[in-house]
Amino acid sequence: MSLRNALLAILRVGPMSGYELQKQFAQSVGHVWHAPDSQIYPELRKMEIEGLVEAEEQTRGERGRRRLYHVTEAGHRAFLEWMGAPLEYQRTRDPAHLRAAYLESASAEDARAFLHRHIEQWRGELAQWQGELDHIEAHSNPMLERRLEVTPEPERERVSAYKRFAYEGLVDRARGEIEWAERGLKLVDRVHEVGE
Amino acid sequence: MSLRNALLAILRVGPMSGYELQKQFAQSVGHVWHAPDSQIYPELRKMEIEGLVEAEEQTRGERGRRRLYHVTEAGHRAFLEWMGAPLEYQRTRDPAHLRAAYLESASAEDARAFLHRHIEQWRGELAQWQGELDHIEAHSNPMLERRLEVTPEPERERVSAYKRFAYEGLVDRARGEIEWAERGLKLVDRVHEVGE
DNA sequence: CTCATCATGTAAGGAGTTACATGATTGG
DNA sequence: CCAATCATGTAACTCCTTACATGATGAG
Repeated sequence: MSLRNALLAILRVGPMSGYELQKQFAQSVGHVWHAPDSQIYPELRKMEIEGLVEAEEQTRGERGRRRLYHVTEAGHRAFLEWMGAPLEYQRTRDPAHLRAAYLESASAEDARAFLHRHIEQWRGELAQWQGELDHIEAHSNPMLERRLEVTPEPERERVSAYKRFAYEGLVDRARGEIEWAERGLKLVDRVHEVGE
Repeated sequence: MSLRNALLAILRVGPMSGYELQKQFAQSVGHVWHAPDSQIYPELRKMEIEGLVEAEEQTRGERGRRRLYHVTEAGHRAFLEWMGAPLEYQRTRDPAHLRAAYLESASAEDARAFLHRHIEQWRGELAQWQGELDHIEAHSNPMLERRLEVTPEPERERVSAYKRFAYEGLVDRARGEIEWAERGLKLVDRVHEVGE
């Protein structure tokens, strides 16, 4: 159900086509929630049928077309309802920690390679999220600026404060994963000194 | 593909029935990787067809039956191959941080409720993982003890060290989420002082 | 005229969830 | 005899992934 709410969250700022939404999910919002085009287009159609969004069919040039979606009253209600409802947490399913728990089955080199890749992976995520934070500070995030434009002054600080808060949480998470994997590398050195 | 490897990891210690595996996934291993019975039984059948495990059909009493699975040579190879192969990381899809990024759309009460539930959720996870760590220290984790029994002495320390490492990572994660949400509660107080 | 970008999808399949369905054994 | 536990599944559905498929427009 979260894809739908992610779509609503973005469309609430202003009308957008499936293609533009897809770009958002490949960049800014994509750092919090990823979705490919093959999921976005059908979901928009479903949401249209359920009355959460409406499309304005536009023509581009001679034969080109695009569907500009905007949120309906029911869509706004559905989003706010979701915001107020308890979030459903999924059961843990973490391949990296699963593997870590059985790392004694791997060779020292494989264990190190796994941990190095884990660090690389999370350094990448960290860079993305840190980058988003920088964009917020520098007022260079187009989506957020568009959002701030349509927000009355007293609430503007709130909007960017929550964005910052969300990305700070993700940055913390990435740092934690990196520190953990670095401790893991030391552990590999220690337990593989003797034996094997 | 990770369910299959989680199953192999457990079965490598010793033969087990689908029912017993299901119990493991509801307790100890379930703290790292969850799987319901409706997923475990079919997966075991598939793995049997692919030659990764073999079942010994047993009878219980008059008409009762159970299938005791053990890992084949091919299964051992497949597991070690997975341990040596790069882990596939999924794209981020985090409902809590998604919601946090749009928390200005919620009322102060809804925002607080969300963060309180987030703290509760991760306190629960923290307790579970901390509990597993305690069991490792106290040598009261039956799966691990069974594992240590079949492990030659020089490698025993390695086995529990990696288990500890895995759960410590999860404990760190839980603490991070709790701290983040606590900062969030302060933020709600601050940005909702004026306005609304 | 050609390439990047705009634009919208379908199809097949894997992974996971929830609900349903059935029956045997063992201990009190 | 009754309840807890042992034991094994199927069915329908959602969500997501990967690959395929097509075509228009605008800038150089």
